[in-house]
Amino acid sequence: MKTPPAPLAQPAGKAHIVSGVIHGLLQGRWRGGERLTEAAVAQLFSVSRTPVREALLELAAMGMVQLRRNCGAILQPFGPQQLSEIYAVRTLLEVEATRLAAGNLPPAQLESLRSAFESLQKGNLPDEGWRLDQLLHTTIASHSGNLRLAAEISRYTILVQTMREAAGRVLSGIQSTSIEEHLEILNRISEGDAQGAGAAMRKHLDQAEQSALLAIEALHIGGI
Amino acid sequence: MKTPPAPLAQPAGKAHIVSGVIHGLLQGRWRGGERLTEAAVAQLFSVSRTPVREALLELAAMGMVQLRRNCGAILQPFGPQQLSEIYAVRTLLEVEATRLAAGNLPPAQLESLRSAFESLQKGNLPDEGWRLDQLLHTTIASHSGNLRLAAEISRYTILVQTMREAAGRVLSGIQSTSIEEHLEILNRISEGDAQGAGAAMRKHLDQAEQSALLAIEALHIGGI
DNA sequence: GGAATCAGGATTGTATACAATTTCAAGCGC
DNA sequence: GCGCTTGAAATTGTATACAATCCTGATTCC
Repeated sequence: MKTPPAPLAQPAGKAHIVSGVIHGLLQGRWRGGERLTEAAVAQLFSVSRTPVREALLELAAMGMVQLRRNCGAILQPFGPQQLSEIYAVRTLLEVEATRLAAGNLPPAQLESLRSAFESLQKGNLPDEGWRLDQLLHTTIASHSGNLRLAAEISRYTILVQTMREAAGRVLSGIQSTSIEEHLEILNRISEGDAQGAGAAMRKHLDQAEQSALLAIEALHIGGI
Repeated sequence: MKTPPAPLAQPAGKAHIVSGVIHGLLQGRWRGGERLTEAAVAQLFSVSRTPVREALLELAAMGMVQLRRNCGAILQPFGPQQLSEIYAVRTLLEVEATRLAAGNLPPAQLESLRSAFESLQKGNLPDEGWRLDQLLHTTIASHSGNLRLAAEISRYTILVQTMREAAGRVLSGIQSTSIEEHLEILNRISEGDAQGAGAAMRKHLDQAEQSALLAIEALHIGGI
């Protein structure tokens, strides 16, 4: 019997819990400082404590909860301040990766990305926006020459992606200005202009932060 | 059928498994690409699979192993290249934190740190070196105004500290030049010279990387 | 002969039971 | 009244059993 690969198919236990807890945090279901007991989370998601423990470890690695020995998980606050901190670190990592990757991307891959974004700009396949955005960031990171830096960036990509999913439709559409920002990054990279590419990436992430800020504020207002 | 390896006599606990695996990696007991089965690690440390799984998750968060669904843990290579990447990311984070913290440290705390390092310089309590080093980095990070940045730096501090413990005495003594580097950082911070403080931190971490590089090379030679 | 198929073993994922530890409030002595 | 002790409830840490999934190697069909 042949089973399909199914790498990112369904939220397999742990991942489902992780995104569920983040969902609750974003919607204001829980507040920072609250203590999550394993049993309560297990009951909430109808699973045993074992996958809950692993999900809490992952959430701790994401910085969403703080784990204390024999005391359980304390939810960290999440609001504009935390979003700002997330983007500050993400920007630090990605700008550096962009500088390192400038002039390092295979021309074919560069051209493929550029034409994809230009196609998006013409209104084709608008739902592909986030996937393309993620592809661009991943491609740049993986050509920085520093695998660990790429891994750290991946952690933040996953974090932002999880927040995006948890926030639902509020963050759904990619902005047209964002497409231009992406093209700007690609152009600077193809020119081998490290500083320019880094600056373009910083500008892009600053814009993304503003969008995310509006989104979580809308969520909080809607949740009350 | 090979005989099972003798259990390592260590107190039970997740942390010991983590440092034990890193120890094995540093000493060349395992090689990158090798697959660690939970059962084997459990037997090696004389514990059940439950704490082993959590240790592997922590090692994955550290970037020392790669976890694949239903496939187990694949050890990542560890050598000069990986050390260089670790220090590149650590430097990126800490230099930024130092810039942000410059002029932000309470004078009392600054003076306390400075006098501690000056005391160290005179030969007092040489064993306190690493603890003081860690304290300086933690203090700077916690005054950067970005708690998430501080948390990321803490992850790297723990990683380096774990490597240090795993490497044993090779890395035991703090260098006298390192004390001067620390004082330089403190001076620039007290002057509120963000760029200078960041540059001093970068210089310090570059030196630390060189020391660590020599240490793991010595370990590998000794292990063969 | 080569590739797809398919058991059987090996390994991870989850559930549950129990041990160790912490928390918290009531009881006690001062 | 205040602080310390203490014991029970609550919670986390660990061990074990079982289910689900994956890997391996021999088999079969073309």
